[in-house]
Amino acid sequence: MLAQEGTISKPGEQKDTATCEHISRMLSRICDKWTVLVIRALGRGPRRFNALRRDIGEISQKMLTQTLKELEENGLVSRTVTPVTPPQVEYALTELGKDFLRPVRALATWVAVHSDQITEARSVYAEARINV
Amino acid sequence: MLAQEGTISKPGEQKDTATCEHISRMLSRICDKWTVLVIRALGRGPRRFNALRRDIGEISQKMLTQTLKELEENGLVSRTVTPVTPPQVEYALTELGKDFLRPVRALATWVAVHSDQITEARSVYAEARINV
DNA sequence: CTGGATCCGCGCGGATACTG
DNA sequence: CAGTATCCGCGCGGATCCAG
Repeated sequence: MLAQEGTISKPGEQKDTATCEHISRMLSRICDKWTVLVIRALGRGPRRFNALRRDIGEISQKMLTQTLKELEENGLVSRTVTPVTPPQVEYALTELGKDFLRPVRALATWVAVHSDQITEARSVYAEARINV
Repeated sequence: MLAQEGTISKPGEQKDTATCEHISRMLSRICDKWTVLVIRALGRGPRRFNALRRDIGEISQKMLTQTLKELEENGLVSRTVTPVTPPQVEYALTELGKDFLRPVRALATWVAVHSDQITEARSVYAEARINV
């Protein structure tokens, strides 16, 4: 897929294109709504399943399970099971996950800082649509 | 929605919860696959529609149109129409968009740097699943 | 060239019920 | 408590056709 056999001008650029596609795939794998929210929630410390569920609030049990499994698969989250009754499962960020927390937080804080500008832009856009 | 009327312990925390939800909504609005890819593509300079389409490569016309419209609505992208035949429409990052480029790039570069670790974690995870 | 409109399949994501 | 399994609606997203 994504042949794009043309435009092989320089080896440097060609490599860039390849890595670009790789990055794109990784980005689309990681950058979805739930992933970011879960990473952020786990950034405040290790949590058990339902505690995590409450922290995020709007997430369903299914999506949380699924997202956690993906994150564990990608090596960003560790899953520790304590075999007692009732069973305890604690999720925590791995070293890789903690490292990933930085760009995620950067994104979150950016949104926090500029949310007003965005909402204003939205109202401006909505108002402009009337004058058409 | 998202009532959650309990747990109003301290006004500070209560405000944090409110802003947290606000941020979450913003994040889920901005952080999807296409948005990030388009922002990144526009980060390399203003582009016209099909040029942008080629740059991203894997995006369909529908999704590009849709994503661009959302980004314009959020004030991150400007749309300049030059009324000629054939019509030219140039998309560019606004100042807000350029600013947003920073955390997005941070995310992208992080993925680029750690993609190997992620792929390795995936293979480790896959291998561990066999030993069950 | 820059889209809008439409059809449609598939997967996201919620709800519910059940297991250990 | 921590999930798995199932059903199901709705929206994402591709494909195609058409307009300005």
